[in-house]
Amino acid sequence: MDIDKQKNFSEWFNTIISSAELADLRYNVKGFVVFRPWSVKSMKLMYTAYEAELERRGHSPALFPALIPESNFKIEGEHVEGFTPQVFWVEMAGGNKLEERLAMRPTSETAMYQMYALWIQGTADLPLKIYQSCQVWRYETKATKPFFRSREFHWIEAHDCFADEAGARGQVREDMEMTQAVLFEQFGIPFLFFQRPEWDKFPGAVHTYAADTLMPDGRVLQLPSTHLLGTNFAKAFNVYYQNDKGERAPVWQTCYGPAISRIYGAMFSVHGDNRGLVLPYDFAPLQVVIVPILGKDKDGTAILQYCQEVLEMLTRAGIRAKVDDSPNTPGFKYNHWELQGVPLRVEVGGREAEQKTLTLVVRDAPPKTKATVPLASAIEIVRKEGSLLSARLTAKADDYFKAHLSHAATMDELKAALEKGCIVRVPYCSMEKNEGKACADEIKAKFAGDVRGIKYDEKPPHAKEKCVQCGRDAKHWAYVARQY
RNA sequence: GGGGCUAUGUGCUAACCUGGUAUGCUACCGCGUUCGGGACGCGGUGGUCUGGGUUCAAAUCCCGGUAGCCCCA
Repeated sequence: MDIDKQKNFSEWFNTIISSAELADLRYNVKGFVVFRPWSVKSMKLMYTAYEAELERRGHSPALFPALIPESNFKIEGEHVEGFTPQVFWVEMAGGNKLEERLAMRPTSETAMYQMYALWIQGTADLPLKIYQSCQVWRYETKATKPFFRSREFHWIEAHDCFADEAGARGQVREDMEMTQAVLFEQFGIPFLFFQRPEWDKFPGAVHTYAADTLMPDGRVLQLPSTHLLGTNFAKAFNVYYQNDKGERAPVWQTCYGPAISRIYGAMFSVHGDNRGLVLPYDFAPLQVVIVPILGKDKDGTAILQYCQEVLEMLTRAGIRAKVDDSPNTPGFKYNHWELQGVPLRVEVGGREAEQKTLTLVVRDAPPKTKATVPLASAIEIVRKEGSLLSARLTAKADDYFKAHLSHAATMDELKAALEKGCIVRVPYCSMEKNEGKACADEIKAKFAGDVRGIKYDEKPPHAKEKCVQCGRDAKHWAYVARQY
């Protein structure tokens, strides 16, 4: 495709979505997109990886209804206020107006917690750790963007209950660990977790911790967030248990929401290059494509037979492979499968068929870098090259991310760093709404920068540091970036 | 939240200003030749986003709707 991802990310992004057939944007409801097979295959693999990690850590799957009665939805005050502007409502069924309208879930707290109240009686029922993989709907008023911000998106939401605060805080840490284990170690997406400012929390939460990654245009994108809900929802939804002293106590809750469709968008944006997609080996719909090269003077049948032999060998080993025996020329196929981000290509012509070898090309190698490998060790080499490719992608993404972390002590420095597309650490007055929000508004108005919060585990600055904006004593190191 | 731009076959596009048979490439279908980095010849299918208005006549002019993109906050 040959568009410079760094210089013109928006054009790159739109072009790759249509030319690699990731989504079709022509569906005629604003903010709703059709996800096409190539993206869905990867997203299913990503779901499976995430679900496995959740289950390893004690979560069980469930499926709750998509519709929530308005009366349920309105039980927790802050939550209602935060989400109501974003709700799609069902008001009719058939020709009848419903007595009570139904919210299409923007998130499932208010669907799940009334059931939790019935399920939880005592300490024996805790902790309760449940997730569901589903889609949710939010009437976004900001500009929508496929994968990054749609009005319908696909996610996992985990909703956990504990006997006490320590249990809930432990879960928040575990959610961060899971994010590291899946998002970074498997998908190769670097991020930082920030505790969001008080004015930017999940509606109804005590604290919100969210992972921000960085896109090639220098804007951050929020990936999974985990919320310490405290006992706010438990009290509202009557989720109480009898503790070991015989008292009736509200449970402590957390929720965690990795949006797979958005994470997929981040994954291909981080790893892609000017020729197209570059996918980590484990999440590529197709891991190896075999391209037969049928020369005029060669025996085409023998070459195709050899291709089938290679295919069966790889498939039996559990490798996702296919032979591209379409009538296109080899050069066309190379370009096509590079655009699609297939990690490894095997070229098979007369030479390979005779000598029982394969010509192997790795997606992220410089163009025309090819290696000859013996058929006998094909499986071993494919697996090794696949995992090396994924490791290189992760390392490269991590280097890029770290190179775009910056520090500023003055507003001028902050401006310069934001213009370079950095996430910028600054001394900052306060994360409380009535003390610190005015500075955030000022930074937003001046440089379009957003105060993302404080790093979860970072020590606060020395007393002599002054807020970058107002000059009062700085209580925090805050991180500022332009956001999606 | 504010502003701008756009909509013609699968995609890209010409015709729009100055109303009159809708252009080319690509893709797709058929036949043949090709195949070690985006092949070629011949034939073929298929189109003016949507609703109204003006007009003898609308892709073209006017008004509304829908959808997409970009910029600013």
